[in-house]
Amino acid sequence: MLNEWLRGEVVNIRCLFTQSLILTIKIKMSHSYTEENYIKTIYKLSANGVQDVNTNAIAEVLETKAASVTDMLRKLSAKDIVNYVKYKGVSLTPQGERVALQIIRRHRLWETFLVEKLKFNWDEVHEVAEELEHISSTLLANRLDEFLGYPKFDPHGDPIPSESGEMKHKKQRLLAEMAIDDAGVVVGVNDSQPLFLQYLDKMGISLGTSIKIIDKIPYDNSLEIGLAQDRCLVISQEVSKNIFISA
Amino acid sequence: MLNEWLRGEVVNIRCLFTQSLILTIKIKMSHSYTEENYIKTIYKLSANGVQDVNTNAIAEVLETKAASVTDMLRKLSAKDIVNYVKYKGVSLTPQGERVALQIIRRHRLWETFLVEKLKFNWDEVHEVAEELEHISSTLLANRLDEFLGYPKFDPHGDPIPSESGEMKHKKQRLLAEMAIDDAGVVVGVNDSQPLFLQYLDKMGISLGTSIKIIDKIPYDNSLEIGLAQDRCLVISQEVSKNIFISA
DNA sequence: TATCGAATTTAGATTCATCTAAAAATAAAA
DNA sequence: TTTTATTTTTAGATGAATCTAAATTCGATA
Repeated sequence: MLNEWLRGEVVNIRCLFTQSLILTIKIKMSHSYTEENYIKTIYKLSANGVQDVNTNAIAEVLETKAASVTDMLRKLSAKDIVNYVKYKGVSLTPQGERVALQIIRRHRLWETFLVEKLKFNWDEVHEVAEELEHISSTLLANRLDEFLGYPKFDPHGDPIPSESGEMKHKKQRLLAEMAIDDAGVVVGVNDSQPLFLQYLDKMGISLGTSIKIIDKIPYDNSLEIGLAQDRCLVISQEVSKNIFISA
Repeated sequence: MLNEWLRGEVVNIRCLFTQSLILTIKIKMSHSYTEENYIKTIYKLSANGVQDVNTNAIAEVLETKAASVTDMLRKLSAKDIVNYVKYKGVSLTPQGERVALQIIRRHRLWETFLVEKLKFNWDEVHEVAEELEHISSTLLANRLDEFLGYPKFDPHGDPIPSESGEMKHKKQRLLAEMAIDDAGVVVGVNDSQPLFLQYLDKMGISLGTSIKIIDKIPYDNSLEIGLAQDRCLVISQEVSKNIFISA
């Protein structure tokens, strides 16, 4: 009920008689587990330069039906979390973006915790972090951040937003876009699926690994790369498109 | 759907033709956030020697209505989590008890983590742990347990069940039941409400504090107790009934 | 510009957890 | 033992999030 009336984050209530007593309440809007997943998905889909995210894309990511997405978009629109125009697409409002960044912050802090402190492998953390990210206590997130030593990047190389939503931009390029004899260090991955990360582990590639392009095979765009100790291997374009190297 | 058919935890599927191939599947039943809260509540209400927990008691703890409780009891009964007889009351099945102990395990491990690692006060942890306890990953609970050094008791002195559901029984008595000149050490509290714990903090009482009964005031059953360095104070019976002392 | 096909939205139904109000069962008191 | 009070359950409704199937809109092509 209150949620319906008070959509902003800060509300001023002025005394009717004196006009001098102003009560400023900061309202912490909370969103359901489901709403948070939609917000996060819209954020991620608009991150790649996309302006208006379309319904089907959201449905695919969330493994749900387009009709369900439409319903939720109307709801989030009423809450001023998204700009939604029927048939046109959806984008986050500044408010929605703030919410998204907080969710992402919590997700990445938990992933860091799981890997650094609980010795999870980097391919095991996503699923659990998907649950942990919804615990909304700000104190918890901030204390965790402090406990971890204010990390700037998570185990996959993704930047961790600060409490106010800022994040470090890492200068990086895709391994697939480098030229022969270029070299650099792995600073992130573009895909965090367990199968991909397990493959990298097997190949001895992780954050911080030095890589040099030895050759490009034009036939299928696969790459011959050099690692430490003259170790050489060939990786497919599929793989090279999902590894970020320091610029 | 699968949930409806397969209620146990282990299922054997025998090949129809050869009869020799037996597929044993261990099914991890999962319960909704809401179901888990009911299970936990029933466990806690039956812990105090009560055999059959009644509907109203559950409704009161969960701040819901008796009618809602009845609905959920029928549901949990169908899942073999509780023994439920209309109008008579409810108790956990062995299966339900296992589930309850896992939830309590996770709750207490998280409380320990919050206090020991994230520097929460013991009155701040309950609410957050109520959310964290529902994250069901067994790997997470076990790694957390390991990370904390396999603690046997949480910050309120309550025992932490092991993965198999066993817990240390602490020999203890209520401060209210001790005689004049008896002495001992605080090993737990019977009430974890923030207001109570903040009061104890203020009085300088925490786990491990040595207490000696100096006098009992018969008028209102309040106690005069002695702490370290000849510090003396008077506490009400209400308070003394909520502090456990080593036996 | 008329039409086709894909994307999107509406309409109506379902499931879960909840509620209120009324009925039924149990327990306590007269 | 009857009556009364309390507890518990049923019946019917609601809101959130979802679904299917049908209708609508958009954009691209002929």
